[in-house]
Amino acid sequence: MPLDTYDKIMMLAKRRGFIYPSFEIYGGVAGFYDYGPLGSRLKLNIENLWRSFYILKDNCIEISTPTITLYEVLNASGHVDEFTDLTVDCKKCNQSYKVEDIINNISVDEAIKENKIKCPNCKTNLKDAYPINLMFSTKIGFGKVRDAFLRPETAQGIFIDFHLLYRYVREKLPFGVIQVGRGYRNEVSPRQGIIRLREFSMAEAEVFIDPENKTHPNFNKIKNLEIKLFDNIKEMKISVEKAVDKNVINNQALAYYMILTQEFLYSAGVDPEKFRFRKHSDNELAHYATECWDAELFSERFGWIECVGIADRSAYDLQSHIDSSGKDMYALRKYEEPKIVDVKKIIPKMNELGPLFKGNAGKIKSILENLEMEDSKKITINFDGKEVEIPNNCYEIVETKEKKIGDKFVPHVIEPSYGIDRILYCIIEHSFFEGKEKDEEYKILKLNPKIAPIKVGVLPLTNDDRLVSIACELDDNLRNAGIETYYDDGGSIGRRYARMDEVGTPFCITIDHDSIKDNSVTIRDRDTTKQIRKKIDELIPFLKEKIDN
RNA sequence: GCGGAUAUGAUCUAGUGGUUAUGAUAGUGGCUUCCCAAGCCACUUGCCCGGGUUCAAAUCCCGGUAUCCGCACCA
Repeated sequence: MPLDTYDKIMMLAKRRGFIYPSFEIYGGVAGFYDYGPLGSRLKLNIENLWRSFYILKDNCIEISTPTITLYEVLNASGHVDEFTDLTVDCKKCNQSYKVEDIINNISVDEAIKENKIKCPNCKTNLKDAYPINLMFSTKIGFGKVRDAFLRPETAQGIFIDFHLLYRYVREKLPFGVIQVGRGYRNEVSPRQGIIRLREFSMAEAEVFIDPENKTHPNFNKIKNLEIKLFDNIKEMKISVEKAVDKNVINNQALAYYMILTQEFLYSAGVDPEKFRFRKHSDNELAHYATECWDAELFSERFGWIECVGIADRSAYDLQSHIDSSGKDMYALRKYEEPKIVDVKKIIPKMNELGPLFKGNAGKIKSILENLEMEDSKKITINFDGKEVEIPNNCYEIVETKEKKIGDKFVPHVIEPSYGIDRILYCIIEHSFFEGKEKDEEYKILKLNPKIAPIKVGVLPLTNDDRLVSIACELDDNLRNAGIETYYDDGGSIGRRYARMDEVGTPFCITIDHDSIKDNSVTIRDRDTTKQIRKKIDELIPFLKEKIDN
């Protein structure tokens, strides 16, 4: 079978130090890959380019939170329940099954209870189904431990710091918070190499906005840019403004981050012909999302791959953490003028509550105080999973006037979430070109200079000591100026160019015999192989400009 | 997770129940003094793991692991 693009890229990636299978000497484990010297550099450059879009262009703030995440956080977010598959073990032959795999269309509870399910292997009745979670679990501490997971997304770390961050930005919406880091999912069946990993890198932004004002301050700057949309039938290119006006995209904020994503991906070297946004249909929306667009990149082997998800998560996450932690995570929409409003308040009488509820009286007091006053005369609260009626001698209802300066509300969240590994793979694939040069297969990685791991190859034409010493000094100077170089004096000049082309180095500087006389060198452009001559003194500003373009 | 295929240096690959396991590419050192994978010399790295059959297994059988394809699941 002939090698396809994926095979060729993974071979090149391994040979040249981009990507290696992890733990290979012990047989390897599916879903884990190492980034080699060039791969980690490339990844870092992509992440930093991403940061420049979010921190510089969009004024987001960045935080960094633990990858080990407390059980309570992921329970509140729904991951403990959502990331679960029901499993059952055969008591006789010890085989484990995912329940979904062995029953069809009957209720799980019923089927298990009624002993309807037999082990496909040894035909014993199966019972006691239990859920297994797709998160990696761990424990914190020894002895008295707390349950935890490796985080399946970086987002929760941002949500649970909301109140602090809201204060940091001096209580103004909208604001965006980013986090770049690793996430972990114990995939059932990871394949597709680096496209589906069990430990992967993501870059996420959580942008908090007022649900009654889903605009974006920079929208005017980008409204005329054209965005590439796919509605599951055909592709279209329309201006961002039109997309929002026609309600193809629900709101400005969502549209703004979509175009920011498009610009980032183009800037990182994605082929515009192999890029589109696809809208999630209603039945594939996550339970918390009201609208979601995936940026998809095309890959020869895998087809369209979801590399970025941009979701309107509404108030789901913050509300969940408010409910479950009790922390105040509201934002305030201030009135022009403070208002005086009538409020009804419940004042608990502790001298009655105390004797009646003993140790629980304190908790009941705070529940009562936070209760929304209704008109009904009976007050029942939900305490410890039970409905508890509070006798009316235990509290007093007072009507007072209060000054209100605004409305409290739970901000909505627009979440652009980027799979860095997937993007990295697609960029390599989109940059990969090959041809034949005198019967020799020739491979070029046309990486954008901004993200190329090595910017400049420094090559003395011959091993003449005079050329070598000029080259070494130049190499040193370029590095001190912050330009990553690769010095190479081995083999023929053609071979050295080829080596640099294969790892995506955009420029090669050759020091030849004329350099000794007039301090000039040639700069070869990777994509055209054209050479120009420059004085060594002019080199650094010239290259810097080319690299930053 | 189910079914099928595959597994030989860093990469690709030949090979057979029986000496020291091919060849190429890449890499390293040297010669060559050279502008697009030139040549010459020398050198480095390998039969996925475990068990079985056998006098003898990289080769045959079983199990595991990984990779690829299909199904299922998922982002």
